[in-house]
Amino acid sequence: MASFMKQEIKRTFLELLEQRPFNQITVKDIVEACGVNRNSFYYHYADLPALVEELIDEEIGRFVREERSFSTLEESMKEAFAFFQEHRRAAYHVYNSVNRDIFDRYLMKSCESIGKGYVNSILGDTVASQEDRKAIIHFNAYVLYGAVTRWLESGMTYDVLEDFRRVFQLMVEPAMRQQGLSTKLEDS
Amino acid sequence: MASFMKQEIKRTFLELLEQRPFNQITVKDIVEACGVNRNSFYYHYADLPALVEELIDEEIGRFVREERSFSTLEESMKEAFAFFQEHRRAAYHVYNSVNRDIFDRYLMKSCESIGKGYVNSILGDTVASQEDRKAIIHFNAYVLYGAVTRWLESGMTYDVLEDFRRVFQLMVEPAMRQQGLSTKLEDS
DNA sequence: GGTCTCGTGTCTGAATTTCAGACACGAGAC
DNA sequence: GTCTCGTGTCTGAAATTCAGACACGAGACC
Repeated sequence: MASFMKQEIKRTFLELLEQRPFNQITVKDIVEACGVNRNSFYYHYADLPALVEELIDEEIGRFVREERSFSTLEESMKEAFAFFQEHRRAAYHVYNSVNRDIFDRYLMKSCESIGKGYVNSILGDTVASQEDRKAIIHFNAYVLYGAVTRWLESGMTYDVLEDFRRVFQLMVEPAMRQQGLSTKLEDS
Repeated sequence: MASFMKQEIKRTFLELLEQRPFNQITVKDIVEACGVNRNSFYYHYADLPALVEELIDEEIGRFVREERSFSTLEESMKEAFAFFQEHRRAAYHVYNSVNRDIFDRYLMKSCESIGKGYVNSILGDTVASQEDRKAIIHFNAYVLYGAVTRWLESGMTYDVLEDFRRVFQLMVEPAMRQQGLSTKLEDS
């Protein structure tokens, strides 16, 4: 199926999101801009948050589904931020007006997904304990989470990849080395 | 209404047209690339030519509907060729494989539409006879038609506007002056 | 010639989607 | 307080999309 109307509704929503913040966009706005019956919106979505949730899920899903080798963290991050870079202003409006709890949860989920893939690929069989693996994954995820949050709060004014690499080299790499682990960042 | 599926079918068709010539594209190809039931295609279109016809009509319609002053012929032409420029390879494949009769008829229609608007705007009230107006419009339309056809046959390798301007200055302008008419081409 | 494959155009009937129109509810403006 | 406006829900009709089948013609191949 993959209803074309759903596609169009989402596209329209993102378009409106380029123009004004999330909390100034109503379901009515969307369906009118889209030329669609209001009931049709509710046929596909329970409410507006449900639409947002689907959009975020799709982006995360798109990233997670990609069974990459995560050869470099930088590459994965580039991939992960495709959505933000594609919808720069939209992301800004979302971040500054959407329910922060929901957003944070998804951001953290995303960071864990990135961290997990990356860490697993560099750890290989070096660490036996699952607890240690989890700890290292979470450590990486939170560092990433912090970098992204700082970037979003700044209004996405600087190159987040550049910034993250700096943090990584200053903090993460030494910590990993301390554990006898070599990162693959220098490969990139 | 403006069925989103129709939109998607047309988009898919143009996409395929970028890849291979018209006569190598079947209805089956389109619906499969589009992920749509074959019957749904026939619900919207009688057959493949009907889809092409609609596409061409839309482009011409889009141009004709624009109630411009046609201040310069060049500007109108730029507008008129937006479709060709947008779908360069597609246009090439269409021109080189579609039923030439149909294509020519539409091309001529398009040229007349351009010529009519332009000529009317430069003629003003200077020529009383409707016959004369028609003759001048047709003259312009055919010159335009010729230029475009030559351009298409060359594989759209050169700048058609540049070429047309040359023809215009060499042939059309003198002819118009002979009739005591001044063109507005020099304004541009 | 014959047969086989494949895309076409058409049909039927079911399932799904989109629609118009109405309703009660709550929030915010005034 | 009323009034407006968007919401979320419901109903039933209309439109769209679907699966599945059919006969037909063109082209490949033997």
